[in-house]
Amino acid sequence: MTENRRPFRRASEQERRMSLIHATQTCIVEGGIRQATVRKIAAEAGVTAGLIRHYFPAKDELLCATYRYTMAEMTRQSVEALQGFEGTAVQRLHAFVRSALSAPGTSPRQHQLWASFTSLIPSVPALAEVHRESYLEFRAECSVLVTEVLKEQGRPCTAAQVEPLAIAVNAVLDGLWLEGCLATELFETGEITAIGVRSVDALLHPFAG
Amino acid sequence: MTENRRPFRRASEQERRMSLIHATQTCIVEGGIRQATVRKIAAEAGVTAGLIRHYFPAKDELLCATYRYTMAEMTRQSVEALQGFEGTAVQRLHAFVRSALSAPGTSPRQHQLWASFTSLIPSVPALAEVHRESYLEFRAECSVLVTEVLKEQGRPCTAAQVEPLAIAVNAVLDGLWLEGCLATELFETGEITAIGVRSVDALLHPFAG
DNA sequence: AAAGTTATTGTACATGTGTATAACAAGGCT
DNA sequence: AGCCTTGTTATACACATGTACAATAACTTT
Repeated sequence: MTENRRPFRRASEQERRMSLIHATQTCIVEGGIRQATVRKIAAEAGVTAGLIRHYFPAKDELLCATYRYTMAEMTRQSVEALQGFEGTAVQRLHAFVRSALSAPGTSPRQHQLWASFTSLIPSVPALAEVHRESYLEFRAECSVLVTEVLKEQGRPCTAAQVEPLAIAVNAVLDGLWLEGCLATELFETGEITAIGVRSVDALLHPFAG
Repeated sequence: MTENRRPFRRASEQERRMSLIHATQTCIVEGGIRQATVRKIAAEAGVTAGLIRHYFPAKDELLCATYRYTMAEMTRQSVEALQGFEGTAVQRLHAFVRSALSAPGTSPRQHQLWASFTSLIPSVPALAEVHRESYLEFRAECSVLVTEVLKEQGRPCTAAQVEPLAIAVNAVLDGLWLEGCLATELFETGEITAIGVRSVDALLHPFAG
């Protein structure tokens, strides 16, 4: 009886880990967290299930790594829009808002990933820390931009002034992000970003202080 | 060998179904969707696993019923605050905002339930319909309140005027709800609701039209 | 080219899960 | 009091899942 083993290619650690992370994302998006089993993830990545344990001591660590990667990608998208962007503080804020509310960060796919990881937090404590880091990182970015705008308007920039506004801006973006993800078909192209820009303008209008 | 069967009480259908729904909520909140197994749900409800199938043909139908119940409770909380509330349109909107952003609707518990069900949508299509109904119901309520405010301000109330504002109001509430749920410890009591009230005021200020 | 390293496969195992079903008893009916 | 209905228990089953590990082959080193 001839052994008929499946041929394979030895890949670098980074390449394999990224491949498994992407496969995990795909499985979660396509079938929900329920269908994201080690076997399906491995199949999606084009390897066998046993290999996962070679790179991740347990499945939960793969999930954690995928969560971290997913969040990092989202914040990166928003922040990158500011790199090398010249203009007034308000213009920079607008660019940030548009980027945060544009595809691919705002999509059913992204929301499915986000909700799935959130639903695991109670049973995988390590995910809670990843969440907290990501959240604070994004809000800090909002604070910076709000501060710039207040300065430009000649208004005081104490923490007491900035933080509530940063929280509100963050909230508008979270909420519009949510709506954009969940009800893509309900909005015309650009409608969400337009509402976002107008909303943060309203929130930061001197009247609203 | 003596049979030693556990004693039990025959309950009404409604009582049992509600008991199972509440048990499902508890299991999801305490252990995440992963731990919400038929056996743990049954134990939480004080019955044996087999009974679930007597009331729900399959586990997914119990999950669906629990999702519907959870969403209905949340919108009910916000709408009830308006029942018998007399005042200006702006005051009514404020009451709505405060209610929507107050406990128990805004809590880690509620968010955990919400995220968990969302994460199941790709593998349980029936949940998608429940989601859509709940979302549109809440946004319709926002539209009504926004229309009242615009009327009070003597502004036009066409759908083109109302809907973007309703979407934005909804978004602010969603976002603040999210933040309130996720980062309860970061905010002092009433801070979220205060930001919510100020934000919708800013959104509906004549300037923002 | 031969040897060594280890990434990868394939299989096995213990456990958990949803589901099915027969036996039983609690409460209602006559 | 005795019978009937059916809500409830208890057990079994087929299957999926995460994990463990020995065998193997792809690539590196010498």
